[in-house]
Amino acid sequence: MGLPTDGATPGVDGDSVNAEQVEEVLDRLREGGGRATTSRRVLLTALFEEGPHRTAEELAVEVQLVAPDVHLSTIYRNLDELERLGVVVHAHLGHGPATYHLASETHGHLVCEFCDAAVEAPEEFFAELMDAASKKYNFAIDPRHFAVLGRCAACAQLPATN
Amino acid sequence: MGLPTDGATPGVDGDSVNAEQVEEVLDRLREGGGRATTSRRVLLTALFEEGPHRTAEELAVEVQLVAPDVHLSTIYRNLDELERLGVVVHAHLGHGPATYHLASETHGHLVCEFCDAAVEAPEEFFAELMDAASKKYNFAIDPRHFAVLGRCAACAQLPATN
DNA sequence: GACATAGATACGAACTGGACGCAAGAACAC
DNA sequence: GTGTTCTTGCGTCCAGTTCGTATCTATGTC
Repeated sequence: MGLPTDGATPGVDGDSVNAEQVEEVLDRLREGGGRATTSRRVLLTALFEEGPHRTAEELAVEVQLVAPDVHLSTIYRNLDELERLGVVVHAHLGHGPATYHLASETHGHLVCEFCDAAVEAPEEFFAELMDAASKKYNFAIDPRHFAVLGRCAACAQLPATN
Repeated sequence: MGLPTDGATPGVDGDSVNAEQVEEVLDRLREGGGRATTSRRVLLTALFEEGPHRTAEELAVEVQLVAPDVHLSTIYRNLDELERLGVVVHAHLGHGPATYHLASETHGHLVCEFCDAAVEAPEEFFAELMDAASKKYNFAIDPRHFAVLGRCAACAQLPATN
């Protein structure tokens, strides 16, 4: 989904902006001695598209719509590489696989333990906690890497589980 | 560690208190149609001892010092059962396996992404965030289940990784 | 364009943490 | 002691991720 499957008109509207960003990252890779491969280009294109955070497996599916031979382990290795480059970050939204998104989208997550619904919260939302942790424990909180778990409004209505 | 290996004098000082608590939980199990088995008694004894949060594997090692035949999958099943009973809870302190501790110890965790050092923070520490999440997102945060990640004082000195 | 070469890839196997099915064993009520 | 039912040990399986390796390919140089 989200990838052009039919009627693809390359270079039209928003796509060209993404393409530019993709090439920019590929240039950065080259500067570091890396190479601009098809799998990396397609993966980056998928990442620069709008959409929810996706797992490595979901990204693999999107990539394979365009380049069917790209292996899941290649996705993992490329995500690693892009993370080392500071282009993407991964986040753990509760149990289950990690999700990946662009590093430019800095926010934390509130995830319901019962229905897995995820709410994005801006970093400012965590400012007070970050401040308190810094003062009290000399600890610098990064609210982006792991989600804060709890109960969403809908699941709060449900009876307690214990 | 922590389990009496030599010079064990059952019923002395703190141990007897733990033993009482262990039997109390076993009674609760029986009331629910469950059974008081050796593996459960030994596991509970380990859990009621002081010490850091332990993974299922670490608990298995402790249990096997006393009852060598207890299988890891039995540990998992018993921890599940005890969690259903509300006696223990598990928490995820970053990457890696879950850790288990008594449900009576209610606190959150600040865990360093770099050295895995864990700081326990009382639930009150998260009160403001919980309040804000409730008001802004109608979301009830449970700060105990997943740790809040970041950098401890020592690792804050280190150069950035990106 | 051909070539060399280091970096990247596909594939599969391995690994970790955990869940599950099942036959044998054990706790408990009678 | 007996029967019933719960629990266990063991093996197997699973998901998510990482690793080893032979092969391929992007890129700089000629």
